[in-house]
Amino acid sequence: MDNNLDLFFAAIADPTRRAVVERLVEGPASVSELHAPHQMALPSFMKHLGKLEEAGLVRSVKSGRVRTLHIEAAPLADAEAWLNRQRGQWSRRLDRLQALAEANEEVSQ
Amino acid sequence: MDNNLDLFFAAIADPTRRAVVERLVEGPASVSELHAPHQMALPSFMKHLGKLEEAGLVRSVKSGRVRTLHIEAAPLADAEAWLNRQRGQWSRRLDRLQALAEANEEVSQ
DNA sequence: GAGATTGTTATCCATTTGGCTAAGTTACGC
DNA sequence: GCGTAACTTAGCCAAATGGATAACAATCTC
Repeated sequence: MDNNLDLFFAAIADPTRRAVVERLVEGPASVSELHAPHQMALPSFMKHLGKLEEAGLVRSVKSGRVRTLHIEAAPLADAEAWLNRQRGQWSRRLDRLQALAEANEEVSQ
Repeated sequence: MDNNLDLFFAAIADPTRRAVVERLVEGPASVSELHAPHQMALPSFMKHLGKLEEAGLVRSVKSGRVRTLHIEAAPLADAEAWLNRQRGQWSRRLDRLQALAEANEEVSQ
């Protein structure tokens, strides 16, 4: 029911950020670990991390000079729920249509 | 496995466009029907419809002067699958951690 | 066939996004 | 305490986004 789906979906619309998520579901990681596989300059990359955190998809704590990020499962579930609701609605509609079609067949027999 | 998740997630990151999707899962509708509940000017609104179609979430056919849009279920399912994979991975990790913790308890008893 | 409906095309504009470099700051490690 | 590692801040830039208006095109309806 809560609505930061805007930020969430915007966050995972970017391939770099989806890659970060795919890494983080394996477990927490530091900024440089996350950055390593990506070409771009660190400050650019940090902006992506910022978006993820802003969307509530990721949390982070800094200890000493290293910041460790971990994923937050709840928003993933919320977004999945929204998608699932839409698909559910759509398929309920298909069912109704099919029922209607069958009823019509009976009549015309 | 196909990867237009970029466009798909970007498409549903916007509240106007999510509202359109929520309407379209109830059944097809014309441009003006879809536009009616929204404040914005029609050309602005049409850009949103364009994004949805570009993302493959929506198809449309024009007959006479009215264009009718309907939703395409497959991309919804693909996106849901991606989210579900991430959550799955994350919870598998939690399970491993818990197993580890329990193993440790046994040792220390 | 005149007028209203329903889209469409063409511009314009401010803001956001996603990249960069350069120059800090903070904490280890020797 | 010096140097390096690990971010962080500031500022620049081009392109994309999300809105607007104005004018056009096509098709119903009377």
